[in-house]
Amino acid sequence: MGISERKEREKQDMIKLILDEAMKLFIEEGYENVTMRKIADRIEYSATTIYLYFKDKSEIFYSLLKIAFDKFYESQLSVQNIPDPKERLMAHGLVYIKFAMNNPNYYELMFILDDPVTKMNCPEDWQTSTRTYDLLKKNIQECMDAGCIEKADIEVVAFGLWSLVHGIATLMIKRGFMVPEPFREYLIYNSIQYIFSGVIMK
Amino acid sequence: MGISERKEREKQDMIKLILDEAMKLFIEEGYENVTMRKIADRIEYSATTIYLYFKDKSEIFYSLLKIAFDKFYESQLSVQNIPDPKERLMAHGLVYIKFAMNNPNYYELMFILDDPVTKMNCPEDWQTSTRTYDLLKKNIQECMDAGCIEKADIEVVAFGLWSLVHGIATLMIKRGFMVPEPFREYLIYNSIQYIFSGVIMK
Amino acid sequence: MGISERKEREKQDMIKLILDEAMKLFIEEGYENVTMRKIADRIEYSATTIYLYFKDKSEIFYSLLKIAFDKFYESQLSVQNIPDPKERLMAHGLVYIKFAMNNPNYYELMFILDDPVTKMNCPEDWQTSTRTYDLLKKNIQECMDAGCIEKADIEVVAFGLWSLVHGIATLMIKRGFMVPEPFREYLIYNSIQYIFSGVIMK
Amino acid sequence: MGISERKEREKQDMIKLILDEAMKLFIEEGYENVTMRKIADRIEYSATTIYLYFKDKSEIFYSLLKIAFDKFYESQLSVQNIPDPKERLMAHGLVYIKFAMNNPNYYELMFILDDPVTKMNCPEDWQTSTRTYDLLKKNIQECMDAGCIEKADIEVVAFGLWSLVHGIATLMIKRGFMVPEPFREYLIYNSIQYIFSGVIMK
DNA sequence: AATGAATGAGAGTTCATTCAT
DNA sequence: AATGAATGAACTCTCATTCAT
Repeated sequence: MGISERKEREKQDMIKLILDEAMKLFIEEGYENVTMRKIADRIEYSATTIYLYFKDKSEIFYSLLKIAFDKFYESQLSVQNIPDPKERLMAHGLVYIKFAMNNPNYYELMFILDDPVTKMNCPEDWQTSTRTYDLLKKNIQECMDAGCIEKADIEVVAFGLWSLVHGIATLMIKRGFMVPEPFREYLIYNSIQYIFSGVIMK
Repeated sequence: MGISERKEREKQDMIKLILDEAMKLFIEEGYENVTMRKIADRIEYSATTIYLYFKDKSEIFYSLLKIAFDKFYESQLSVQNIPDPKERLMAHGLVYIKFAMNNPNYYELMFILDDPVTKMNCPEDWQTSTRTYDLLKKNIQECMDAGCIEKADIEVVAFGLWSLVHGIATLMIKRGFMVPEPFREYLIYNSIQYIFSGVIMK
Repeated sequence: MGISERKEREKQDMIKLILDEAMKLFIEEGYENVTMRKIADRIEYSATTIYLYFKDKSEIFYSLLKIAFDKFYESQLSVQNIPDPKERLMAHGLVYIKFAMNNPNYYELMFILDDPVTKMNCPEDWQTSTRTYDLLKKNIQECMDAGCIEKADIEVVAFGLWSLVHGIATLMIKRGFMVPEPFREYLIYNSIQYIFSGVIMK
Repeated sequence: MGISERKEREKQDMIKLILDEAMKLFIEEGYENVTMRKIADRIEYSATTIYLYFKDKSEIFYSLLKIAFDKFYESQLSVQNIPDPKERLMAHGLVYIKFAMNNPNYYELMFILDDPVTKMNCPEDWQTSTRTYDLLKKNIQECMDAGCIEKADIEVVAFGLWSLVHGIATLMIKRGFMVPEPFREYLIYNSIQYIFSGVIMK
């Protein structure tokens, strides 16, 4: 009993090791510039070994993507129980950015790199990436119903708010080095606050 | 006097020819898919010839980047003569997005890909990329002074507004395929309108 | 007494299992396309296990070759009891071709590919491949003695007749696709008949 | 004028060099076992260089095949002007074998190796390989018309005679080492003579 | 006896780049 | 000024084989 379990654990460790290093590389160099050999060098195994755990390069990529979307969705779920819709909407935005800042690699994989979704052929993976957006739209609808925000086309508002937080996230991830560390959180929190407080009716 | 000038002129023509075709290729096929041979085919010279005018492939790349920033700055300048500061601020945002949508590959080069700016070692190039941001901040200051928008830390507001348009731009460029073509402009214009109208005080 | 014998028997079973499946693969997919993993999959053991019974891939190959020559010899023996020498000679040819057509991959192994025989270093294997030729020559001699065919150098006649059937066999194996299936047997039987009937004196 | 001609000549030399060495390798090792690097080693150029002259590996192969079939056809044409049909038929066979013995590499390429014709997708190449067979059939028809050989289905007779010479050719090429050199020509000539003289009616 | 894990060598091909002319 | 010829390094992926257990 012990042996097969240890082997399974070791196998999972190996998979995790590969995924971790591969992700770093994908982020650092972009999908096309990541080679199996580079991953192999990082994990200090031969390139061939990787093929024992993954069918090919794209399978590594999609594994990462799936993990990322799942984690992302879970983080968004965590604010769904806030009763006041406008507080919930604000929390939505903050938790979005928090996820991005805490998991910049995942975030980049999901929303910045080219290949991911574009090349995803499996439609069930699409679901994974849209269900979070549906949460946002539902929240906006409730804000409108409660008279917290001006009525308008839901798609428009959702896109606008998503753009705002996505913009903050990507600028921080990609150009954050332009902002001194202690200043970053201040910038993020206050800018989102500033704009939300305009959108939300008193 | 005539000969050396003609030679210099021919040289500049050649450089322009190479950059033009390289740019088209970037736009059509994206960074990864531009090869020296493809550029050579387009300009109808041998690949070797390109090396007479550019040290290597990345030099072409950085030249393009510089051009991109210049173009970008110019596009932003075009709205500076609008007298009303809050109208000018809105125009600022719209022209920003317009540039991004019309030059998605440039935009990607400038603000999405890692390499370019990071590797731009020449500090004068940095200026190129920050002076546009300075325009924005100046505009916001004037809005505050005119009482159009709530007073706050300029850096905060600038970052927030930049995030919004940058978010719209990148989502459209990278995930625009999720939105049907005729719907895109509607989405862009109205979402920015919706959020700005909250920010701007009546 | 029982244990070591059972072990030996099991070992022989395993060897036979491997050779059988390897042979099927050879027949189905041709020499180049047989891989150790494919054999392993077929026998439902790991690839490593094969190495417990065979030094390497080529050893499997040579074992198969030996089996092929034995089978071939046996098929030729089957016509030795025909009393009339000229009928026996004709039967010789037919059974030769029949073997080739029924075991094209064996035939290819034995007579078309370079490697096998050339690399068969064990002289006893050579015997295996020449004793069949000796049968043919003996038969021709008897035909001459009985006045069925024109007298001549035995080596010449043997070589001629072997060439004929070998030619038919290889053309059918390598270029048989040029001939529609139902037509093949007709072609084989009648062409050999036509030429033999010229050679055999009435 | 001289320069471009010299360059063209050098280019042709290079093509010939590649083809020559590639052919040897194809024969020695079989299509699958020939690698671009092996060819490169032989010609003492880098592997990349080969791609300057041939699109890919298969283009090298088909070039060789085309040359071979053309040469083969020409050799067969050379006996067409013999007036007596039965002499011509015999000459046909002899020139066939002569071609095979003088160009064993080409012969193997055309009729022994797997890949060639099978993988030829261009139908015009097929013509190249069947027109020679048509010559043979025409000759056989004339023999029958002239009463030199027994009447029968042309396809049958053609296939039989082709098999004979093909068998001789392949045995000599592939197993010729079993026969001492001075004895080979004797064997070839007399065996074909022996069998033909049976087929041809006195 | 059997195997999962691991690997070096090698396949065809493309790339940016250099060199001699 | 321009180029044809050439190349080393790199790519993904598969193979036969070995080793520790």
